[in-house]
Amino acid sequence: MKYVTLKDIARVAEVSYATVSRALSGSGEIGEATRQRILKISRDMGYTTDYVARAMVKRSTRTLGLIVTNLNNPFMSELANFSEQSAREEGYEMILCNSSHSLDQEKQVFQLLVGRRVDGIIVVPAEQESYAVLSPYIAQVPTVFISENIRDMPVSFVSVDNYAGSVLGTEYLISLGHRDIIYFGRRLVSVTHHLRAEGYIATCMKNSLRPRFADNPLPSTSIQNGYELAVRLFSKRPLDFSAIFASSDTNALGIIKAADEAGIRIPEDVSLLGFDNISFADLPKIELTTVEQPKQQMAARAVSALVRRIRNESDELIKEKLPPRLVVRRSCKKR
Amino acid sequence: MKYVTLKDIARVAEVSYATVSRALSGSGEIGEATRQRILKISRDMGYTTDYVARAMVKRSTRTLGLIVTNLNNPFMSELANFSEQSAREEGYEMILCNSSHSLDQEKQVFQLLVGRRVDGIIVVPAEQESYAVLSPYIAQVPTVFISENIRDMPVSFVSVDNYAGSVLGTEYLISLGHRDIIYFGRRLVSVTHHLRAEGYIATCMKNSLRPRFADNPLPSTSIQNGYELAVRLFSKRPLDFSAIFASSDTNALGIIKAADEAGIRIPEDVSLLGFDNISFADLPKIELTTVEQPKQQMAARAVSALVRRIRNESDELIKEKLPPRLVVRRSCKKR
DNA sequence: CTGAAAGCGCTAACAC
DNA sequence: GTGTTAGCGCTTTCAG
Repeated sequence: MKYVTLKDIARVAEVSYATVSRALSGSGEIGEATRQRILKISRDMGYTTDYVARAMVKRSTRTLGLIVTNLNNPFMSELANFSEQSAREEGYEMILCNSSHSLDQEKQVFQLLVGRRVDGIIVVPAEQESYAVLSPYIAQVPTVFISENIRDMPVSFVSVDNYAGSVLGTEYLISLGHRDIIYFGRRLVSVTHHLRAEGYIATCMKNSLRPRFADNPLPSTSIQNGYELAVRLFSKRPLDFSAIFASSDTNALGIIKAADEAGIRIPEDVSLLGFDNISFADLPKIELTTVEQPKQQMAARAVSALVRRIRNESDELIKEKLPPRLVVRRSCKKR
Repeated sequence: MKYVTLKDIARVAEVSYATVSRALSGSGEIGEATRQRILKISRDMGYTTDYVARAMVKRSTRTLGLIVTNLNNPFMSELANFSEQSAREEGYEMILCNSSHSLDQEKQVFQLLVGRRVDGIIVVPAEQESYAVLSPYIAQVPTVFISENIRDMPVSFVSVDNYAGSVLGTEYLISLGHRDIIYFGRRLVSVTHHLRAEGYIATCMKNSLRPRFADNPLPSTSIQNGYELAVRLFSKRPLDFSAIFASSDTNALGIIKAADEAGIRIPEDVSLLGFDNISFADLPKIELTTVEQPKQQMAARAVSALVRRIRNESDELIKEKLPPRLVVRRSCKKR
């Protein structure tokens, strides 16, 4: 299979191929008459611009890379969709990659993306160490992190304000009259989770409540591990808490399942609050009250920050913490 | 920002840059000693292969394109994830595009993909007319359709056997003792939906049941339109049917919501059967019985069919209809 | 306004 | 084994 090239058109139009290039790319001066003629011919011949060749001389692929930790996680796939959309609006394609929560794989796909000469990269860091692993490459290509999963590192990031989010959630639960609240599913390896936990702890302190945890020993979050953790939690009766603040909606779903099996009603017996506001949360019968991460906004900001850096060569770091929002549905009730 | 190139390495290593190319690409003969020396130098200098340049001479980008109709639809995003994964396993990247159910946009993104010189394209056709619109391009790049949403066209496709799927579903409902079954949410513009409806009708006929429909006038499927359609359906009491066969899980979710509001219990008052087996279906409280489309298998087959065509230049068309499977959960019960 | 030609970074024939 | 060189298809000076 052979594509039609500028030269082919030039031959037919009986002009130099530089002229054809000018006619098609719109840049450079060219007579309107020849321009129209060439345009018509190229259309007739089924010409398509070869962006690979163009990228080579322009030294820009108009492509961005996105690395997420796990595409099966609905939060990630929603974020990916929004990013893809924002990128397209800014005139960029997007290549999507998966680090599978592994530093090794993260490094590998990062290299792949720079090999493909993407103009910029957005990454949801796999771990706190991501910065160290990636920094030699970050020097070579504009990069922004999504998530503040990194404390005090010299990288651009945009994320929700996790601390504020859990303050918001905890205060809501307290305002409903709850005094025994369990913070559920904190992942010890995750800075994000620590940040959230800190907001919870601070709010408990302020209200003279004792912070309590049911931690998640695993590196990632799923319905299944939420379920398993909850089964254990529900096994000691009577329940000595009236509300659960789940560190992710995915985990909350696992809690719902375990509660169902244990005959515990939500919200009648225990209130349940999530974090993320993934699309599942809005489903009938689920209707989870949750702290929203503004995914669409996060994606848009990350893309536009990246594009700005690509264009301006401005080296200043961007640090944006977006405000969380409480989405009240039906999984919490007054005590 | 400037990347390290073969020439830079050649200068340092004091060899020709062809030698460097040989050392790095592994092809061609080269002395083991120089090879190791060059490898080390290139590592030290932070070299990354420029795949853009390589693509140009190799005339292959090792990239596939995937066009889906709507990424917010969970079925599509699951399919996209699986495809992406299969592609990577075969050594290809994937660029993901969205046609938004529009023929115009479908054509546009298709052009974009050929402009990017992807080695092959997988597309979930937006409509029956997709083939006509795309055919001039399909001639230029290996393409396979996912979905048999095209009747008797000379294109490769892989899809679930939709007809068999609705036969399977309908027979299941009948085996449970249901005689008044409504086929819900058929989209008149969709060949896939027609195929499914035909299986339903044939099975009804065979069992001397009267086929009944609640059609969806919209071009796409969502929880919301399932909900609206169901509200109307539930407004006439008493209900003159005992089971609903929803043409998609997404629609089924809308039905669940409407049923909840109308005080209709599933499965006690009416049985509900879905189609697709999206991940939502397995959620606690939802537990939808449904006819599964083997998404992972579909993705894998489509990718491998495509890769085979890319490699062999074999022009023969592939037509694969994968068997559906009934996934029994808790939304259907004996009458 | 248009043509000629260099060159982007790489691979692959062809020499030696 | 290693070097030389001709492109891949395009954009972009530089001439005219």
